[in-house]
Amino acid sequence: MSDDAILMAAMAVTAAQEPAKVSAVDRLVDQIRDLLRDRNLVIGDALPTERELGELFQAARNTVREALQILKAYGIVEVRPKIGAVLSDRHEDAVRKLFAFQNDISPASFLDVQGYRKIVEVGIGDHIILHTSADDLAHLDVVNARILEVEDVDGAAHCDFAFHEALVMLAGNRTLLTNYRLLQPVITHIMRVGKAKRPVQIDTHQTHSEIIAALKARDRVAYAYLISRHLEYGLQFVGSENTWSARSG
Amino acid sequence: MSDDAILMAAMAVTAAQEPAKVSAVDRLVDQIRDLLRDRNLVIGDALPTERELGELFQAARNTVREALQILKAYGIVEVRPKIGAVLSDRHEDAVRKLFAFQNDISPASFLDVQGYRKIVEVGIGDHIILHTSADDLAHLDVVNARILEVEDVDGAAHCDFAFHEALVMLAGNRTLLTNYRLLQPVITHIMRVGKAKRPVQIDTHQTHSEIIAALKARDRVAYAYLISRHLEYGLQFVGSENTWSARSG
DNA sequence: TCTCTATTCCTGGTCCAACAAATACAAAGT
DNA sequence: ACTTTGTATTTGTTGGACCAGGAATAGAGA
Repeated sequence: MSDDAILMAAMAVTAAQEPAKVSAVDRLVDQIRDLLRDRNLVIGDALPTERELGELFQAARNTVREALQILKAYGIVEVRPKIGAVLSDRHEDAVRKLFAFQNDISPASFLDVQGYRKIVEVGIGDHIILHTSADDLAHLDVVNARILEVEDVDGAAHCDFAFHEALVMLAGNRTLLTNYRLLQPVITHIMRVGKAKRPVQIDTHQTHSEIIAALKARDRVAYAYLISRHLEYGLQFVGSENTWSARSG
Repeated sequence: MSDDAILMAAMAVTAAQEPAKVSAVDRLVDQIRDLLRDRNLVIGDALPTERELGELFQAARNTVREALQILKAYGIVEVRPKIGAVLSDRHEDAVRKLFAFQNDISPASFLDVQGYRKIVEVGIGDHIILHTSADDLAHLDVVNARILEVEDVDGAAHCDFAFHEALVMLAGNRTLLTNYRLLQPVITHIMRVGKAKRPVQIDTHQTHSEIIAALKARDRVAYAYLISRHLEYGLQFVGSENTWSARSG
C-alpha cells in the first residue's frame, strides 16, 4: 500500500460523516489540499494567486478566499499580501489554539489536567529509566537550571513547563508529546497561579532535581513517588480557590 | 478569580503571538464569538443572519461569510441553509478532524501511535484496578460483546476502538479521554488494516475478555502484560507493510 | 372553521466588479 | 554598490447581483 493510499483512507475516514453534500468551498478546500500534495510543496512555498486558483478550479475569487480562510484556520497555509498563500507549518499551533478554544467554551477542571499529567508522567517512568542516556538526563539539568534565572511568574511557569515537556520528550513518543503540548496553555496557567501565591523558584528547582536524581539512579519507584507528590503539591494551591468548583462570577 | 477572568487569561495566552495585526475578518471572528458569550446562547440557538451581522458590525456580507467559515472550521457554529448559523457542539469533532488533517500532511508513524496507546492504557491500569466497580467492568463485557455481532471490517474496527475507549473511560479522566479520542481516525485505521489481513473478531474478543478478567481479578501485572501484548500483536500486521518507513510511492 | 396548496419572502451559496492597502520587484538616481 | 522611488501585482474589503430552496403566509377549497 502506498503513502497516498493510506492518505486517501485516512481522509475518507475523516470525511465519512458528510454524505454527498459538497459545497463549492468544501470542494475547493480538498482541491487546494490535493494541489499541495501533488506539487510536493515544502514549507514556505507559495500557492498560485487567488485569481489563478479560481480560474484553475472554476470558482470565483470570493469562493477561493473562503476556502483559504478554512485552510488558514487549519494552519495549513498562511496568506500574505502580495505574496499570496504560502504553505505553513503552523498546524500544531492551530490545533493547540483550537484545543484551548474548547477549554474556553467548556473548561476542563484543572484537577483533571493534573490527573492527566500524573498518569502520563508517571507512566513514562519505566521507558525513561530503561532507554535514556546520561546525556539526556544531563540535558534535564540544563533545562531545570533555567528556572533559577527568571524572576517573573510568567517566565517561571514557562520554565517549569519546559522541564516537564523535556521529561515527556524523553519518552520518545511523538504522539504523546504532541498531546501533552496541547495542554500547554492550561498547564502553564495552573503553574502561574500556583507560583503567584508562592513564588519560590528554588523549591521547584529542588524538586525537579530530586526527580532527575531518581532517574539517574534508575529508581523507578522513587521517580513515581516524587512525580506524583510534585504534581499533587502544585495542585493544593490551585485547587484552593481556582478550581471551577469555586466560582465567584 | 471568576470564570471570565480565567477565560480571558487562557485566551490571552493563545492570542499572544499575534501582535496588533487585526484584519476585519479576525475582528469579526472575535466579535461574533463575544456575541455568543454575551447572549448566553445554547447549542442549537441561531445567530443573526449574515446580513444582520454585517450591519451590526459594519462589515460586508462577504467578510461576515469569511468569518463564519473560520467559526465553522472551529466547530463553533454550523451553517444550515435557510436557518442560518446556529451554535454547534461539533467542536470536538473539529479538533479531531484538524488533528487527522495533520496526519495527512505529515503523518505520524503508526508505530508511534501504538506506543502512545501502550503508555496510556498500561498507565491507567492501577487506577482502574483501584477505583473501578464490578458494574463498570461488566459494562466492558457488554461493549466487548458487540464485536461478535458485526461482520464487516469497518464495524469490527469501530467496536474494537469502542472497547479501548471504554477502557480509557474507566480511568475517570476527561482530559485523557479527550486526547485519546483525538487519535480515533488513526487508531481505527490501524485496526482496519490489521483486521483486513486477518479478519477474526473471535480472537480480538477473546483477548479483550482476558484483559477484563485480569481487571476483575485486580491483577495489575497480568493486565499490563496482556494490554502490552495485545497492542504489540496488532502492530505486527500494521508494521509489515503499512508503516511510513516502508514507502512505495 | 379547518385543511391543503400556492405564492411570496427570506436566507445562504456563489459570482462579479471595483477600490483600497500593502508590498515585492525593478528602475532610476546617488 | 547602495539607496530611493515608482509601479505593478496581489490581497483585503466592499457592495451588489442572482439563484435555489426552505419558511411563512395568504388564499382556495371542503
